[in-house]
Amino acid sequence: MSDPLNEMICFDVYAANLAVGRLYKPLLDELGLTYPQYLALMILWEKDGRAIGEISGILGLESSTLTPLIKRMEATGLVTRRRDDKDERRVHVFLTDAGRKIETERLRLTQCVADATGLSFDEFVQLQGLLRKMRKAIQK
Amino acid sequence: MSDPLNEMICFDVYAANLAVGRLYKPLLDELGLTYPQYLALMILWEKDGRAIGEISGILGLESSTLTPLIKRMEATGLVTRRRDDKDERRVHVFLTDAGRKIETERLRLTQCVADATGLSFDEFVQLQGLLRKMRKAIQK
DNA sequence: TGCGATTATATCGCGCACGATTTATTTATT
DNA sequence: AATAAATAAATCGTGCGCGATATAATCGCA
Repeated sequence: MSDPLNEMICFDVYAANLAVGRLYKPLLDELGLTYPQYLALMILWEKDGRAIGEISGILGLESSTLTPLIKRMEATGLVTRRRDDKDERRVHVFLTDAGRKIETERLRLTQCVADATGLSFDEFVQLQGLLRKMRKAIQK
Repeated sequence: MSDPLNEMICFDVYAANLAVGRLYKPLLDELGLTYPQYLALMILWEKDGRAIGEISGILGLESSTLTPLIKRMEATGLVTRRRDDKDERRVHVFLTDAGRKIETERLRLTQCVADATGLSFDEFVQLQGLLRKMRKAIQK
């Protein structure tokens, strides 16, 4: 592989992530959410009542990151936490009505972001494919 | 654009960035560097003595992020800071011998990362192109 | 049954990353 | 020349993200 190009993939991914984060920020501010909190909510919309460990596995975050994040969302009234009856080591996270309600904003956000990326549908799919392939390879 | 696919570009970029960061971490730990510090060093290897504002523009970070980062690198002896003689609002950052020396590890890191991504050269270039296009569009 | 190993979550300290604000300096206007 | 506006860094408070560590519950196996 050519050297200078190669060198910079770290920067491209890094900068792209910051850019996407900045794109979401003003939209999420209105909802009182942060970017990782929004990701966690998406996971819960798909399937409510997941344990911390499940969310951790999907987002690829440690419990040391997720526990405080979920507690902040509990403090703002979006979710509740409850110990598993069978295995009390586990903590399940449940959406409140307020947490479920935010899903109605989802399409609007999606639309804003899709527009701002400036990518065609094909490019979009291609980018996702490459990112996923790379991520899988790294997690070897 | 299709909805569920669309929705998740934020997550793909986010997760890919975390994955790349984790990939670099053990390599950078040996050098006593963090990931953003390494990016800042790369900028300085290319051209030494840049002002905070220049680095800020290239990496897309605020002075509130860069000032402490550079100060930590000064504390570990990799760079020095000096006010501009002509315009004393500016602060220039200069590599020390120790900071320059680390560049000798660059190829090794590059090689490790390139291998771990599991992408062909063509895919690599394609991914960079898409990420850059997206970033430019977002920064509209 | 007992007890060491494993598992799930939580806690702590550090380093980003940001917006809002502050300070110091330079430039523009009158 | 006086002062207003703009600019460059720095400071402050909040929320990730991590490794190391702690705590508690469960499991495995003799």
